Amino acid sequence: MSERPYHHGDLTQALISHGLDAARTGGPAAISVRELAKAAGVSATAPYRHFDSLEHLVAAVAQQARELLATRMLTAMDAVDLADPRERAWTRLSACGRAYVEFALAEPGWFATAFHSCQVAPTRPDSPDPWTLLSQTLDELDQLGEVHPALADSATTIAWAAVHGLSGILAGTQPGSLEAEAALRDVLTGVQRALRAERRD
Amino acid sequence: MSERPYHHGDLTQALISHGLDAARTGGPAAISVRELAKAAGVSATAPYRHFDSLEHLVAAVAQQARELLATRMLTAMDAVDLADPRERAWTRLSACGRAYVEFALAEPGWFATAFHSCQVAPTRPDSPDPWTLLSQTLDELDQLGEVHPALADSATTIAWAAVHGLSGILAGTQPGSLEAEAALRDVLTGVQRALRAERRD
DNA sequence: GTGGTATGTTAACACCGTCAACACAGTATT
DNA sequence: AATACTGTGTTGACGGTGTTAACATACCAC
Repeated sequence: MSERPYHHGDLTQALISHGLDAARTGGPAAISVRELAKAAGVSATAPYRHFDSLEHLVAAVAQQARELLATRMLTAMDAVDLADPRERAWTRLSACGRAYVEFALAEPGWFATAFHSCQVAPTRPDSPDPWTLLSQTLDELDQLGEVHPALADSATTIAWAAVHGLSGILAGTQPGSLEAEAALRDVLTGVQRALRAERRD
Repeated sequence: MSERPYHHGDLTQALISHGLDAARTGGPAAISVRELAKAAGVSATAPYRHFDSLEHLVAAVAQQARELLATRMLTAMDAVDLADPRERAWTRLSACGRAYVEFALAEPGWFATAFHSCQVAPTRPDSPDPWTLLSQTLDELDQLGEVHPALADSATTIAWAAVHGLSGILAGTQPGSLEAEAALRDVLTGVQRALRAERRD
């Protein structure tokens, strides 16, 4: 029965994981240096060997929360299986936005943490990131000529703002809510109407 | 030289005002019961005669922050002076959204406080409120037949989500930033494209 | 082996939210 | 007018927090 060794092994990740646990129910404000240290079975000030301050710690938790969100967006997009490339691209965009909002509804604590100090620019450019994911999806549409030419550069901003804003508004509502689902559909069609090239078919 | 009387007079509003001062620079996290009490020249626990908890106190500050925002939106909308009713209504909508985003840029602390625990529903239905303001503006457009019929009920949600989301994304950026201005114009035109009835003129 | 470095520990400080008990002032009741 | 009551402010205390400084332990390189 090995006694716990003096050195933890991977305290950094352990603190972040327990931080995700705490933030899941209580949001970023529930992240506490001392509590995370206790959860990791370590003294109250040990985290300061891995993070400069509480703020840096929650920033690391926020980073991983964003990665969680990006993963869900990615799997939702990959589940789209349609033959027509145009239809497929639009559906992938909707799946992207839908996963975003549903994440905010199902995990409001994580969502609030992810964009707590809202510096959208990812600190780790190699890790999956919601913004670049959305941007890539819109590039697919743009290359198919589906995006209105005047909005090509701003499409990501428009779509992101709509989806992010709806998430913030609905955050805390129960996921099964009918009005939430209706609002989601409204915003998704609104984004489509805003972005699509005006072709008469 | 009258000594400070035993009773403050209007501690409730004094605490909220100092709370607005604190939140302006530090956001909702900067609001502290003890600090506000000290700022009001009163003992540390006196605020508890007026607010049940810190959370109730920041909720009151958030309420007034929302009223500040609503006031700016209102003055921006009232500054629109155009003859053509359709043009006027659309411009009022843009002014509404522009004031919203510019408030978030100019006063990120207040903005973060205003939507801290994002229950959009105003506790005081008689006070000016950003949501109803936007809703009324869209009603003007709808009565002119400018809003696409299929989106009449969801127009407020779409516009609100776009503007609110952009504000959250840009919050913290310096107000004069060119990219912020560009993003704002993009989103405003995107909202207009999403909402307007498709008439060919 | 020895020194250096990374990591973990203890003790302490200042601050915070909150409660209980008490003190003062104005207001209503008799 | 005297009294009781209610609203408001005060003091003191408790447990919790972030953070620093000084010290201890384990690993790693030479």
